[in-house]
Amino acid sequence: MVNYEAELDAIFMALGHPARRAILARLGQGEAAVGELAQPLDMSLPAVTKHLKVLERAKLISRSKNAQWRPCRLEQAPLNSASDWIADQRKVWESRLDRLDSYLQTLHQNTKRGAKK
Amino acid sequence: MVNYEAELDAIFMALGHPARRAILARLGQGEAAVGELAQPLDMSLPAVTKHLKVLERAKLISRSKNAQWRPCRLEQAPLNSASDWIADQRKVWESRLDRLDSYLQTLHQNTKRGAKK
DNA sequence: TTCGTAATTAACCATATGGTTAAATTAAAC
DNA sequence: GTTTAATTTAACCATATGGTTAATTACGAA
Repeated sequence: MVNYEAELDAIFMALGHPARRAILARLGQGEAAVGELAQPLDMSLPAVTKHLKVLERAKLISRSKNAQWRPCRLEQAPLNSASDWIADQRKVWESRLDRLDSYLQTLHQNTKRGAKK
Repeated sequence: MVNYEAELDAIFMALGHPARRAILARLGQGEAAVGELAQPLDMSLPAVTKHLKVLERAKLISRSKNAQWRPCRLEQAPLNSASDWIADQRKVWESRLDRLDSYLQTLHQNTKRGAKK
């Protein structure tokens, strides 16, 4: 197992702002330039540029050049890391609940047994 | 569909710090008090208290009382919201990739057809 | 070469994060 | 009732976020 801590920090932090999730959702439909991403966002272009930098740092997007446009596109790997972390977390949590459940069932059996005696 | 934007902000933001993910991982094994959570964390107790507040705000944990201890326990719902968001995002992204793929295949077919002519 | 468009950088500001130490709280235990 | 242990609150600090407007860069078109 590798230590993805710092990557996960950047990824989850990047996902923690509605504008950035909106940008990712838009990019799910395909590449877009900054102006297009900015349009539904009720903030200035420089603000959008900053959000894009955060997404880029988390490697959630990558960028290219086309004349005076700098189109953005989605990168899927970091989202996979994020959901992997959550899935791992849930795995531990659920196996613990299973153990707790079987423990409670055992308890219950013993209670019934005890009651019969 | 409901607007969970603010909840997602708090959840993803909370997941964006290694100490908080470590706390959640520990709580996956079962309840723990603050001192126990703090032990592996190389920071002061007040710092841990602050992280716990962030996790509580995101409803990722809940707390109770037991004498002078305030045990924490994991709550699973917010992690579900988080992975649901990622899953939805991936769904859109992948269906787009599928459409792109079939488009490219069509292109390829037409190219072969064109070559035959 | 000048003009217009897309985007970024610079400079600034307010608030939030993430940490510290010292003091206060809370509740058991003696 | 004093002491001790667990935790929180208060006060402080440095840096990061998230936004603004104004200036600058990069590029195509006229």
